Amino acid sequence: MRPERRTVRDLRRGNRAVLLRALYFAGPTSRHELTALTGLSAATVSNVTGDLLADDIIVEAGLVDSDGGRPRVLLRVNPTYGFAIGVDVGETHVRVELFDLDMNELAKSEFALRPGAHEVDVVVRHILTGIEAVVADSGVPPSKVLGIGVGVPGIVERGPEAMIHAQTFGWDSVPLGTLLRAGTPFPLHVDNGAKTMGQAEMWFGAGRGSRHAVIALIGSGVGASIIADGTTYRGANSSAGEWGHTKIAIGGRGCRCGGRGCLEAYIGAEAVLERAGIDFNTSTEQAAFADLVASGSPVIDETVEYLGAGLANLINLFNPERIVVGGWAGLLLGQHLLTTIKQKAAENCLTQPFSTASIVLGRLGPDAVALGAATLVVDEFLLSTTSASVSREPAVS
Amino acid sequence: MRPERRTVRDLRRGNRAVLLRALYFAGPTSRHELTALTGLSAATVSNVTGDLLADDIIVEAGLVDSDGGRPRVLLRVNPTYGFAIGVDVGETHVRVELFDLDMNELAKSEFALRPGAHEVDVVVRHILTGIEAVVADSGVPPSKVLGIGVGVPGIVERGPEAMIHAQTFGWDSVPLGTLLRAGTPFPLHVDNGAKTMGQAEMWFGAGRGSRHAVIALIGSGVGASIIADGTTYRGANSSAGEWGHTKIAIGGRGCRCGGRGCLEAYIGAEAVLERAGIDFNTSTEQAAFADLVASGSPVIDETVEYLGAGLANLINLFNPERIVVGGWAGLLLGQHLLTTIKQKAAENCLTQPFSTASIVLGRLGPDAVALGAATLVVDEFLLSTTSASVSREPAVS
DNA sequence: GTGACTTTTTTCAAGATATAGACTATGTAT
DNA sequence: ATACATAGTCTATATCTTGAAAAAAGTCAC
Repeated sequence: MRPERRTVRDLRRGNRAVLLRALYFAGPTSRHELTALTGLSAATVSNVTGDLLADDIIVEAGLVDSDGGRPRVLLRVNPTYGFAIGVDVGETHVRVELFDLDMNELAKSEFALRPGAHEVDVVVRHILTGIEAVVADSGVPPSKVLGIGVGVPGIVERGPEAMIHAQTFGWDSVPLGTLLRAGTPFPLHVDNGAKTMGQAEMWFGAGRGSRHAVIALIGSGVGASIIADGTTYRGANSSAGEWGHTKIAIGGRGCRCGGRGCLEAYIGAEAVLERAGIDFNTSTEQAAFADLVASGSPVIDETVEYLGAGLANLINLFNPERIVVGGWAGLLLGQHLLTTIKQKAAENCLTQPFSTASIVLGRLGPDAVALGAATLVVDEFLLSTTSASVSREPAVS
Repeated sequence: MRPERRTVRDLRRGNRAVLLRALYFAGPTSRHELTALTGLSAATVSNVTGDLLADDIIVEAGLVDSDGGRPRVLLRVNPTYGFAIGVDVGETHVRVELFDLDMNELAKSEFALRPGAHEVDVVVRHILTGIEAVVADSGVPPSKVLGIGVGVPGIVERGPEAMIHAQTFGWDSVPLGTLLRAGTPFPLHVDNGAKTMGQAEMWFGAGRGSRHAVIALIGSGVGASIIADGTTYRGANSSAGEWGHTKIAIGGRGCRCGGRGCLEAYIGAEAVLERAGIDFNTSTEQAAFADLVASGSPVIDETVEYLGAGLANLINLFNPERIVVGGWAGLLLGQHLLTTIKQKAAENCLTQPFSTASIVLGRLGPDAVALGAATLVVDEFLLSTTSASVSREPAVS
């Protein structure tokens, strides 16, 4: 069925990946501790770390004094072994950022988009220009760029084409992968923005330490990223997690997707503002929503009711240990009303799964899409580093 | 992080499992074909099959003539190497069945439960009596019983206690694993009945061949089994897939779980009959429901509307390649109204994920819970057969 | 029948791996 | 200085998978 490990050489590759990943997430660690973290024997840890040191993928990071014994040598991933570029394609902007492996931002390039106008060629040009700009600005040699991660709205098909379907964004079957690959030599990973943001929260934010989680993202629209057993769940065609258009009311309010009764039509910021009868445009949306939340309007009460039910549905279906509420609107709601949200979720959820799930706010703010996109590159790096050159095989989406 | 493979010996164990699983699901297969199916080299296939033959886990199954060449020897899993017992704990009965590895039913034992009365000690006694009965009836030596799988209503916590929480069944925190282990020496696996039935449909029914699927079960109550990448998704505490109590209408109809607006309150057979104002008791429920479906009542139209929306929510969230509609009420609805159900699902679903999901009816009928429970045992068997004795390590739930 | 040919399966030597346990390195304590 | 403690490395060993060669078990033409 699934290939898994076969030869004795895959064994090494796997153990190398396990060790590198442990080192990446645990930070500076001695060889001795690594035996416990990885389950490998001391001899193997010594061997594998030897390889990784020779490849300059990890470096020594000082000593730890001991009370009577040889001091431990700390090891860590070499933050400048390679660099990852993250791209955030949003409603109002294209943002390109370059990070080292510690996820320090070394350069940034941003382009505004006219609201409602996301011509494909314009976005592609911005992305490519941005990539060149951040590489130039940071002074990172192109050979050390491990790859590019791109977070976009809508559904992203897996595969080298990275076909994108985004109704509300006005993109229908756009082969973004093909378009970008024509303009840049770097390995490319394209994914839905909610999923990249979810991975950012899992790695560096409120999701840390959990293996089963859902990151709920509430902005103008509504999405979710589902983490099953530590990895982003994608389903058969990578569209899993389309929470915003699940039905919460049969024949209910109309949604911008064309359907009726979608959750997004009740808790998406755009829909909430419309329901409250507030005029706004894209540039004033966040401020208007913030005012509305602070005002204690009954529309917000209703929004919280629906949000609680929507979260309860996620808990019933996915049984996560943690729900992270993020997105700019989600953070605004949560900062004021988290207790009420939890209460409404409890009322609409089975007691057993609710009792084992904690609901928390996102920690990374609403702009972590690019960071998350860059983690796609790092994830691939941690999974398969051969000792050969940096960019060895053409990455696929 | 996760342990995975380590030593060179685990490699063999893994390849052995891969090969055995391929053989189990592909049926009689030659060594040559197995190289393609498993990706292993001919030499390794020869080695591993040699081991398995020596252990009597697989057997030769005839020759295939060739046109000019050595004929292929077919291999298959030895159906009488071991036997699995499946138990179905339902609303109205406890059913115990014993299967060989080909899932031929060799013996069966059934006990009626008084509707609404599921005292724990009575159920436990029935299960244990049933186990002894099927072993005796089949003449299978106890040493060849690989284990027992039990499918029960409600949420089953993982772990040796197999703690069960089933509100509608009247069981609150029942340590069924502990209770059963006190009365039987066989390795035990306890799981939710919807999940065991889902696995049965995946292995032998309408789910075959798909890796991402949802089995929707509609009977008196409503449940689902989610198959993610070929295995049952359980979430953090094994309660994932509680579809029946997701909210489809805020502040809607009351549900027997105590909540309001649950999907089950709209499409569960019990709720549908109540809504139609039909009197029934447990023994007449299925007939009454069948009559109602055939009558073309507007209540059924409404039920189909909600069912379509519920399925659409599953497709949006999980992006399966296949949805299997099962359970006795689901099968009745589907036989008459599958086209309408699909149409309602399409109306309530994003087009992209809907277009890649097929909605089909279950093939195993409503009584496959015990079969599915027995597959839990076989699954474990395929995963880890040491060459030692049959029951080597205490299984855990 | 027999030799040539074909296809499947097994055998064998080679290369690679993880591990246990012996051993070395590098400290502190007295 | 010496004893002790802890971290890390080295060595011998038992496995493993694999490619290539060899063997096995047929068919086919004559």
